[in-house]
Amino acid sequence: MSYMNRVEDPKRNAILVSAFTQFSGYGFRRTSMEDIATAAGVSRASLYSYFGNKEEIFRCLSASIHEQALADAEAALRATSGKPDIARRVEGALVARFARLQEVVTQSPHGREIYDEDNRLCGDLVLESSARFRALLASAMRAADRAREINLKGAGLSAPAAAEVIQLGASGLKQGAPDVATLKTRLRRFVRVFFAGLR
Amino acid sequence: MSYMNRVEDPKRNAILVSAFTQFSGYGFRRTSMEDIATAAGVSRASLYSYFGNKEEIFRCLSASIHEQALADAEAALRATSGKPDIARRVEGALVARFARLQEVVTQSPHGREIYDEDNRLCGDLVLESSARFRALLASAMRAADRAREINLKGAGLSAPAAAEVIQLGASGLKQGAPDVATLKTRLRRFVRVFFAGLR
DNA sequence: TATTGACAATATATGCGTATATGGTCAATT
DNA sequence: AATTGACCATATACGCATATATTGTCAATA
Repeated sequence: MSYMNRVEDPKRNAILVSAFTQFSGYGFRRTSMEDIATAAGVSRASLYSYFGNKEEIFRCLSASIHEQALADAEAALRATSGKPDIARRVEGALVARFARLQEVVTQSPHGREIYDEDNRLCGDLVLESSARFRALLASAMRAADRAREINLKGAGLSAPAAAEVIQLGASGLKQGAPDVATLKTRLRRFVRVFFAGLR
Repeated sequence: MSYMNRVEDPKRNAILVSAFTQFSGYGFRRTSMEDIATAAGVSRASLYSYFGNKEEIFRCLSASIHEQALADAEAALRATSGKPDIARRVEGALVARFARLQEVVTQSPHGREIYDEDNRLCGDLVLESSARFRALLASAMRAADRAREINLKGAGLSAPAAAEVIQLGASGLKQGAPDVATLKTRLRRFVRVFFAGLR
């Protein structure tokens, strides 16, 4: 049954896209299955061929967004074109992880709740995504340390500790950012100085 | 009239102390003037000799806490005993500004709302305090730059830009901190590396 | 003169019935 | 096999009335 279809199912994806616009515009509560179905151009009943219920749509949407952000972040950390140094790669990962989401949050009324770690429906997904991102960062820091790109020992930091400070510090830079450009500027400044301190 | 008494008025202060315990324990809405009066050992009516109304108590409480934190932060930035370098002084300021408040937030159910910048009652005070703290940081950074303790130009940063990144980055370190000790550790790591990058 | 009990106006909580909206299911249809 | 209209149970929105709680004021008091 479609329920088990692979992620690339175009119809299932169309539903998620419609759900995203509705949820981010009106929030979970104020969005009805009818709204999602209409936006996706299908009947309400057929939504249940692809998802178990409304909450599952929300969770799958949240999971899908986080997966995309994580994949982009991982790609940034692995990037080789232009031979970016560790600071550039981490900056790219932070942009992938934070700047993208920030855009949704600042430009849609209820975009925030999709990424809210206190949200009953997807809080666990947000936390898991956050933990995985930190692990990616830690791994990249460890590799850079081995490659002598940075000197963790000299700074008295373990790779996980450095990753934690980078992730949380970068997260704080979102506060009060009027637009994505501002956030990117802050991220660049933060990363530049921080990695200069890890030489 | 007492209404205009100076801040040191012990009775007025006792009311603020009681209000703090009640507000941080039950929140503004669920705290009644009766609760505050009882906790302060006075009649409800006499509260109105010291404050115009319930909202004013809340605002004065918020303002008082922020003033204290700012005063402590400023003292840390001016500290001379032990000849602390700029990194140590900033670390002290961040602890004064964030770690103190964090303790209240983590240990009381509704402590957060007193520092919530989205709070209708005190949001303006929180933002103002935040701006003043950033100004203090910027001033200290500027002074350290002139004294050649740090090299802002080399990092491509203005003093306000550096202060912004420090304040917001440090603020992010609060996330998910189970206790104040954890936050302090993160702050120390952050400040150490960041200022090493400003050499 | 600082403090307070008592008072009036307002705000909040609760219950109830009804109308509407929504979620989830399933047999019928294409 | 995918899709859907129709169905039912539940949830939410609304109006309204009543009871209780709370706020802010003021004249009386100690």
